[in-house]
Amino acid sequence: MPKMHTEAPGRRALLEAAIRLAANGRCINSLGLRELAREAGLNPNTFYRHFTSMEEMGLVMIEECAEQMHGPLRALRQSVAASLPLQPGEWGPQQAERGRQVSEATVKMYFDHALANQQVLMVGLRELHGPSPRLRAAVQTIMQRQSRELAEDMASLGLLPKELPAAVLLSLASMISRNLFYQALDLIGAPEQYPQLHRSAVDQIIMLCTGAAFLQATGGLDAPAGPPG
Amino acid sequence: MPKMHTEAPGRRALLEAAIRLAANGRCINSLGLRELAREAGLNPNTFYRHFTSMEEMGLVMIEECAEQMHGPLRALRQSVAASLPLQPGEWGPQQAERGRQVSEATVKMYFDHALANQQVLMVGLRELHGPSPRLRAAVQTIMQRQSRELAEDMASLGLLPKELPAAVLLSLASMISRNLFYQALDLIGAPEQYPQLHRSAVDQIIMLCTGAAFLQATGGLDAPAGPPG
DNA sequence: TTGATAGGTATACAACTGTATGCTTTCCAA
DNA sequence: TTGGAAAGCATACAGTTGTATACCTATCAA
Repeated sequence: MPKMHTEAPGRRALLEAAIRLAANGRCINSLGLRELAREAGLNPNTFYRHFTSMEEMGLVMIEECAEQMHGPLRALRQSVAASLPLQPGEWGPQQAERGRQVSEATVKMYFDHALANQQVLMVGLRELHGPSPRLRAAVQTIMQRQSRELAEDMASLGLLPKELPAAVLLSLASMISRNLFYQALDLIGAPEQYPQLHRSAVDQIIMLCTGAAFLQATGGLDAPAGPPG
Repeated sequence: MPKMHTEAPGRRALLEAAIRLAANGRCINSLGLRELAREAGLNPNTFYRHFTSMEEMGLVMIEECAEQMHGPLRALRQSVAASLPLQPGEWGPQQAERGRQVSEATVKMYFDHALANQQVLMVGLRELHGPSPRLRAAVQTIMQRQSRELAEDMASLGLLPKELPAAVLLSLASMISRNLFYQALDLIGAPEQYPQLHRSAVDQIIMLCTGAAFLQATGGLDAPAGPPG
């Protein structure tokens, strides 16, 4: 039974050591118990006092990482929305222009946040495609939540015609969210390409939204699509 | 010096054992020498007769996997093109309808090929985000080549207005290629969702292309974007 | 025919791994 | 005040790992 009054320092040390190691290209399951303890400056057996397996520790770690990314990102998005208030009226060219501004601000925010939290992103990536089904599922759940919230924000920000079906909106948000993630990883790998990557990501969003709006208006979307993942 | 007359059976056995292990969620560097030899039914030291390190073997493996994916995919795309011949004239609604058909056939082809070559895909994914910079670079190079060829095919198939700048075309192809890859991986993880994933991928392509064409026509693309990665 | 070389094996060893047991210290509740 | 749990450490052990050395056997060129 954990005491829950104060957190054990060893536990923190282990989690931080794990992030440090995992960010350098290792996936969590491949970490050695002793290696981890060494990095944390602890006795190997101390690990067992707090976790029963690497996978369990991975779940805790992913949960913490998600918490660390989630709050700030959504708050920043709200502030972007506040600085570019919604104009009433039909969806049209001026809304599209505002959409571009929102996209640029959002992508910049996302990229900057990614650069400031590289380790967390890398851990997520590794486990998203890693060997452990449980950890994969955990990361997938987090990314789905982020897609859903992006969809909500896109709707409340009026970035798309209101007639667009909810399913198509979620599908769009999923694609955008996923691509933002991977392009942020490209950015971490080559920070000097920030301008190109930023423009590329914005263009991608613009094209997707424009295409969706156009097809919606012309009836080119024959049926709502499900989210990709 | 390799003799080059016939390939050593041990070498093949090792490469195939490596694929078998790597496809089950392991990345190549995490493979143990002895583990690999055991899987291949060989003496551990035999490994050294053919490779000097795991990374070197990984490079060979990736090269072979690329060869295995590359040829068939492009050939299939050509056959799709042949079955839906290009109509002369301006880009317009009927070209867009043909675009949808080409997209549907291409995505189906890609997905089917992915399902038939799951192990190869998984290995590529693993190493694309794996710990070894050399292996990552190798996979990235392969994916860039595929993006380039997709761009060429999209151009020669007349799927987009001819006025679209080459850089935007390549950027589009990169996004499509990357997303096809990841959605194919979703498919491998959940084959029963084939229909939804197929439709989602097609819609994505359609939206991107429609958006690009619309923005091109209305001058909404302020400058050509570079490829994402 | 001979001898070098490629492909594969057996044995050995030091280093490391995960885990088990038992010890100490700290802290809080009874 | 005292007892027990939480947190940490030291030691120990069997199993595994990568690598070194040496040995065997085909194959093919000279």
